[in-house]
Amino acid sequence: MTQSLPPTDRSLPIALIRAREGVMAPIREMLAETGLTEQQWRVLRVLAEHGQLDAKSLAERASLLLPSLTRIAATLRGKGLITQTQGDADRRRQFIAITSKGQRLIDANAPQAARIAAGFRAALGDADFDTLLDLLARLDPGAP
Amino acid sequence: MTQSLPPTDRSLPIALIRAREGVMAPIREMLAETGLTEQQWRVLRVLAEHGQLDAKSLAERASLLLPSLTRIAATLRGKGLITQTQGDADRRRQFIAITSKGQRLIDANAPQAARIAAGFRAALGDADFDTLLDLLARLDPGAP
DNA sequence: TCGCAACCATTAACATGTTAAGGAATGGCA
DNA sequence: TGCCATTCCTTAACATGTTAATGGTTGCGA
Repeated sequence: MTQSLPPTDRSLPIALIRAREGVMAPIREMLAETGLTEQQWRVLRVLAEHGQLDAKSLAERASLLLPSLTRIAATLRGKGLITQTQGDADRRRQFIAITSKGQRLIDANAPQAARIAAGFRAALGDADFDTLLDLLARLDPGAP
Repeated sequence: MTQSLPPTDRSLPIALIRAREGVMAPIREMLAETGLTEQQWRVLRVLAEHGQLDAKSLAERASLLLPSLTRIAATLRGKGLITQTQGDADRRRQFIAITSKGQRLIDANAPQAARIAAGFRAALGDADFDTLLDLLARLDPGAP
């Protein structure tokens, strides 16, 4: 089977980068007014959705590596948006929870975030949007 | 129209991140042996494909921001894989070209890179793979 | 219980992403 | 010609991505 390198234009990694760029642009625009980065917002959203989590679980659900989460948590703690407490039974664990201030920030921006998300779904159409999520999931090694 | 925030599991940005993670894993594994990062490899590939380019065009084709490219070019120059010359007619421009050493590095790794790319196409199937590239392109603001 | 492997989180070091500011060069226009 | 907005690239500053090493803790088997 002959195998030649595909042209960079049809490369899957580059297509993923560019799609992400397009998707993130309006989201970053929204977040700029809150002073949060995209990753900080993701951490808060996961905490709002799941309640208190240990660092490892939180990192997995937010698709972050632990070293990144360590730094992000320090920042969010400084902003008073999360709390962090050492585990009682297992003192290796760090439990992280959203504060009421953090929750208010989520609540205040959820409507616009939802509008943006709905906008992408509408742009592709329901069927194509779901197809896209399915295909992307098949590339995710953590989801098989 | 009511709009609630989708659960993080069904979020398009997170799906894109995770897919990218899955796609990049084998590529990074290959690149680790060459001492190149994924972005450095992308720059070399674009140069091999298009020949000498000015910095702006190169950044666009490699999906990099100019500040990133400036740093990457400095690194690649240090490794002797590219050359950089100031424009003659327009001295604002910096023209970047791949060296023979850089070309040899591309040639040496192209077969394995092609195998990896073919592997993803085979994993999804030709039809779904092309569908995916089309859907991703529709999210890219720079393409239509 | 002693010793050690495994685990959780952090720190470190380097590279890139992102935004803003700076510096050099060009082109157009009064 | 002289001014000035624009363009191209670089630098700066901060945040994250990535890999490796470190520091505490825990669990378990000899």
